[in-house]
Amino acid sequence: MSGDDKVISINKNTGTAKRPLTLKDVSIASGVSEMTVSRVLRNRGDVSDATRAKVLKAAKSLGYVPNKIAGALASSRVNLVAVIIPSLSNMVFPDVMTGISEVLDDSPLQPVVGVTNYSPEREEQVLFEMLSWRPSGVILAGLEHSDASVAMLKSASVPVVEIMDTDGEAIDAVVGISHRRAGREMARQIVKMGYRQIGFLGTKMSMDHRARKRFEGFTEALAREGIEVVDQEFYDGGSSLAKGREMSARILERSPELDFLYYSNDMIAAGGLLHLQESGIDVPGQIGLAGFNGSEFLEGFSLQVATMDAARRDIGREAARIIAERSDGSLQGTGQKIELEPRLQMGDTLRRR
Amino acid sequence: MSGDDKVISINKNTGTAKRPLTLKDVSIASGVSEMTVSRVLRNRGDVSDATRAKVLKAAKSLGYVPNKIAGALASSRVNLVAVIIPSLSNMVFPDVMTGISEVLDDSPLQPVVGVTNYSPEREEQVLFEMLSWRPSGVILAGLEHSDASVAMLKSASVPVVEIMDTDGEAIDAVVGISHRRAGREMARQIVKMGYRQIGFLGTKMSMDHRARKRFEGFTEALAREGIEVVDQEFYDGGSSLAKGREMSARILERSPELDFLYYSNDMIAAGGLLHLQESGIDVPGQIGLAGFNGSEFLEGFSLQVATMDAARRDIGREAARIIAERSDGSLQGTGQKIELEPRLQMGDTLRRR
DNA sequence: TTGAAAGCGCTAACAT
DNA sequence: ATGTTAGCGCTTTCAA
Repeated sequence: MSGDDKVISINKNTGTAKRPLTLKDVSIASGVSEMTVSRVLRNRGDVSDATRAKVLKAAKSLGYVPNKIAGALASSRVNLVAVIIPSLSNMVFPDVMTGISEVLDDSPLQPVVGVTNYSPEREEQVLFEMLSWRPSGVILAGLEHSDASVAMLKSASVPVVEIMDTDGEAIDAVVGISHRRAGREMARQIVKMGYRQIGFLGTKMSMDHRARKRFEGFTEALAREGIEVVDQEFYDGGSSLAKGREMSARILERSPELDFLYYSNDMIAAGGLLHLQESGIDVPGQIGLAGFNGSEFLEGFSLQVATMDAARRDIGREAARIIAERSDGSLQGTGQKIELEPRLQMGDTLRRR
Repeated sequence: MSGDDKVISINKNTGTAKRPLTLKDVSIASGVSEMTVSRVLRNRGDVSDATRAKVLKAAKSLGYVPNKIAGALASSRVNLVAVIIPSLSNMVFPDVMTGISEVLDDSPLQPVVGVTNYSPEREEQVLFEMLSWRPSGVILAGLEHSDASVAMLKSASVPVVEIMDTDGEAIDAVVGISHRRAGREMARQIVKMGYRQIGFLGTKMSMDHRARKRFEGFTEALAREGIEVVDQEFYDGGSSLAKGREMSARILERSPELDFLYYSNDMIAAGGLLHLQESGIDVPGQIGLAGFNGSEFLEGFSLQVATMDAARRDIGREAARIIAERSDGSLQGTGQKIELEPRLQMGDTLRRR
């Protein structure tokens, strides 16, 4: 930010800086013991209605906010669920978060979000930081973690749910889809519809394990039909329509024989669609398209791009459900594996006319 | 989720459920006092290299994870910053979060996100919950809060930064843009480019104060030119391209004389663009368009939709900077008001050819 | 139904 | 450079 585009001014300070209130303050104000105040505020044990009313009134009028830090230390109960995801700008993860919130809102648990930017080192740091708050559970994306992360999770003795991906070995519970299978199914459908000259466009996959697995499943299924991917195009950084356009232009210039483009996500697929349409290419007659994620925004384009729904909300919901059910400390359901069905959406771009 | 699309199976339980380790365990394992272990782990005070090495080795080999709850209680220092936003699916807030993270990553502070779903009651709950963890600061969206929320914030004696919006009275610090001004400037530009029959498309604004303020500024500036908004179209729920299309179709059917459509965000504006283009309408000759937010994805369309950049990342950065600077407990900078400049991006849809 | 005492795991403050 | 002591503000446990 340059200095010339902001205006700074000063308000009067309306805050009153005093010592935070404690149970004791409420105790004195209401003329009841701290213990009874504590009981009222947590709805625990037997308290007479009269006392309860007195205490609540005092607490409210003072503006008392309980100190969860002290409470958590004393009770060794923390109503926090650590949620560790690679990114917030990916559209995918906000959807997962929505599913998680839907379920946790009906429980005393609260999600706390940590973002790793797809870096295993950062994941390790974030995890360490979150575990040091002794959460009631951990939900984290993916099955690939550093050895240290795995060690921390195993010895934390809290429920751990790895989400998004089921292709691999889990630490405890897993909820996700098989990305290999998603890739395979898409490949089969593409071949079935008669496309043969297939190009792939996606992220550089060294870090993106799920994209890699989809690609592996994809090529594997093609290989079984005796087909190979003709050309590939990779990109760095975030997805955007603009990148989808550029990549599509480049790959088609290099390999004009292509009759199908498989994109590793819907955003770049939509960009590809726009490029093809403006280039006067017949979609899906001349060239077919497919993306991945089942993103809602695909509905707005003139053609509905084929995609595969990654069941993001459901993944969030199931993961949260597992944590909520186990937050009583029971070991019931330990090591559950929930594999959801990736749903193919044919749309308009995967049917030869 | 229906039962038939998931597969459940059970892993072996690899976790070992034992008592969490304490400082004392590390103290015993390394043969140093708890206090010295604590110093090593926090890089505080003078510790000999030999001792430091011993302690670190013991801590690492045991897999010790410090208990921040106890630490926070003892030191009354909590390295958490409460960030309270209306939604994660809005695209706007992930950008703000990115700005916040950029700054906090260089500090000991960590953001904790709470989501209100645009509900003041929910905001109150989330705020209460977060304040009960005694965070080092609070960043929250908007200037409109319930009386109880305001009271809590005022008596919390932590830095509070209200973000996004500067049109109103702040509790402590503010970082944002003037949405009234953003609306005014857009109106002036539209008139300047010769458009006269102007329609507005946006959310039902009872809850969305910022959209409302933009609209107020917009109509006010138009009124000064003797112009009134010809027609309006509102929608509920999340934004989408599809909604932008539908709304545009409806408003144009009702008011075919319109020559400009002002949308309350870029997503529905882009949907509008797609609709107009497919209807064979000349944009921006016959009808001009503008959105709001300066969203990146606008770059992918065949015409760049006019918009106004809401400086989302900068807002996040500045807010985090204020908290970070004040987290030493000083009152320096109390009540700062930072008004950023909304930047008009003319694009292609706000120029008569 | 209410209260008193002990202590959760750490760190501040003060020794040594 | 290292150790000792006394809490932080609650909840657990036990007593009344």
